[in-house]
Amino acid sequence: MTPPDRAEPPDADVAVVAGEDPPSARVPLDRPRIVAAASSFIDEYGLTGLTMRRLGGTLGVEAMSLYAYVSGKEDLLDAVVDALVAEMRRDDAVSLTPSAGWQDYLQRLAHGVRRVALAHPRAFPLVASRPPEAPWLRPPLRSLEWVEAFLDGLTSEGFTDEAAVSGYRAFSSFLLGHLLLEVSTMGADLGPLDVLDDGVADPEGLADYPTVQRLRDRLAEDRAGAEFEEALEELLNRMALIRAETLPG
Amino acid sequence: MTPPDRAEPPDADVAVVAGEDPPSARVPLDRPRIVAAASSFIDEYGLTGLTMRRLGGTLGVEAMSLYAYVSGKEDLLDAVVDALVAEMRRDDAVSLTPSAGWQDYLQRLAHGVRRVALAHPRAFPLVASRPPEAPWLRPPLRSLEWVEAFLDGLTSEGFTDEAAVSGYRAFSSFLLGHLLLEVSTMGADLGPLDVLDDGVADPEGLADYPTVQRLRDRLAEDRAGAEFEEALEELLNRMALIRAETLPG
DNA sequence: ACCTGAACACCGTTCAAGT
DNA sequence: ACCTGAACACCGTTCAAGT
Repeated sequence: MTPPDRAEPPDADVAVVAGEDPPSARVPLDRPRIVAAASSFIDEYGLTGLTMRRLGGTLGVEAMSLYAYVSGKEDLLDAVVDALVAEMRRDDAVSLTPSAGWQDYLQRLAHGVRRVALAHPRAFPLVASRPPEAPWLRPPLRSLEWVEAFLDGLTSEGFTDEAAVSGYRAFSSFLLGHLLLEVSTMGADLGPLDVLDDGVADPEGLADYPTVQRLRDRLAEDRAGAEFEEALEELLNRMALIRAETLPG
Repeated sequence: MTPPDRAEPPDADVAVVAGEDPPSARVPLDRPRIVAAASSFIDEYGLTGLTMRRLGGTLGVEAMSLYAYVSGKEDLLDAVVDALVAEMRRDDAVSLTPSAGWQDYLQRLAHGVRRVALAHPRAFPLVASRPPEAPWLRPPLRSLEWVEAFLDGLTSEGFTDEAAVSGYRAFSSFLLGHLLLEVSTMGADLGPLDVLDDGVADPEGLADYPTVQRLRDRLAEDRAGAEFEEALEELLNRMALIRAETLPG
């Protein structure tokens, strides 16, 4: 009774051969390769399936070998998060500094984060849930690079310090709320175990909930893209107001 | 080198005696008691510490006994989430139906959810991360009761079906974003393991990030309450506009 | 009727030993 | 220099057996 649309993680001792490796040359492990493998593993089988032993198998190596490059599973997951956050820097549409005004800057940034989230729906919750290293690093833009870029970008565009900081907070919770919800509707899991009766089934249980029943179809509609757009627009408008009200000197 | 402010979970075989139980009368287990124990366990030691064996210990019972009342750890965690969601119904300030207008209704509801989140910072992420049972059940108001109440409440207050549904979505992502962020700054963990160097330390690493350094104090300020209030106000204003624009009849 | 012992197939992690 | 075998202390879960 395996859920039909849910791939099973490979056994630990079966090396999942990456398309291009020369069968004899034994490339030594390194940290980036391990982190990348972990990331793909999560994308494919979910966080719950990730095991040091299985990850080793994926790389043609015993689990114990990983500990030479990663201090533990903790460290590995943190590295996966960092890799996700860094992935946005390789997005051509996203830049560290505003080039066509702050609204354009935040638009691109928001969409960049959304693209990463949608590309890794099963890993994205990690970005949200791992405790941040400092109180000024809020998910999902939880790297010093991004916070610096964000604050510097906004202040250089006429925001007061205070407005920039409150903008960072509002932007963070906007992204977190929308993307976590979107990704969780995609069936992402973060829970310790992994169960999902994909049947959407309408088990007559709705009889007691007439309004839900009546609005069922509307509720099930996928409006994620449009909602994201609208809420982002809203947020930018609000920030524009604050900026105008507090324009320095 | 145990983190100083982090209590260690009790050993599995040590019964943590609840203050009031008669030492001889052996009360039989039941599901609600197990769920409540799991909930307190998470509050006290974090999700990571929760183990069937340790939870058994907490109840003076072997782990295996739990399986008579709970089909597995999955089921147990789902029950904990349901209990959290249900906890709001016992909040006197929160009601299922609007009694003083929809704005008052949503204000009370929002603050009720926030109170639950702040009362259980280490459990709240569970509410966000467990896959919802149906696409129309979005965290954190992920019960049929609440969705029905919400939609019914709004439509009875002059919202069109469409406006009520989009209100439900906006309200959900507002709550999720704000509360998850607030709770995660409190040091909640959801990750598979539990590490937190509580030292906020400023390891000179900030040298490369002058703006972050300059705004450090401002960034570290706790503005969660005020931000929540402001963003909620904003959301209600937006909803009021939509409602006015689409007033039926 | 309710709980447990013993067992199974897993975990993460350490460390001395192999090549 | 890089990887592994064997081991340790844990997991979740099953089921026949105890009281």
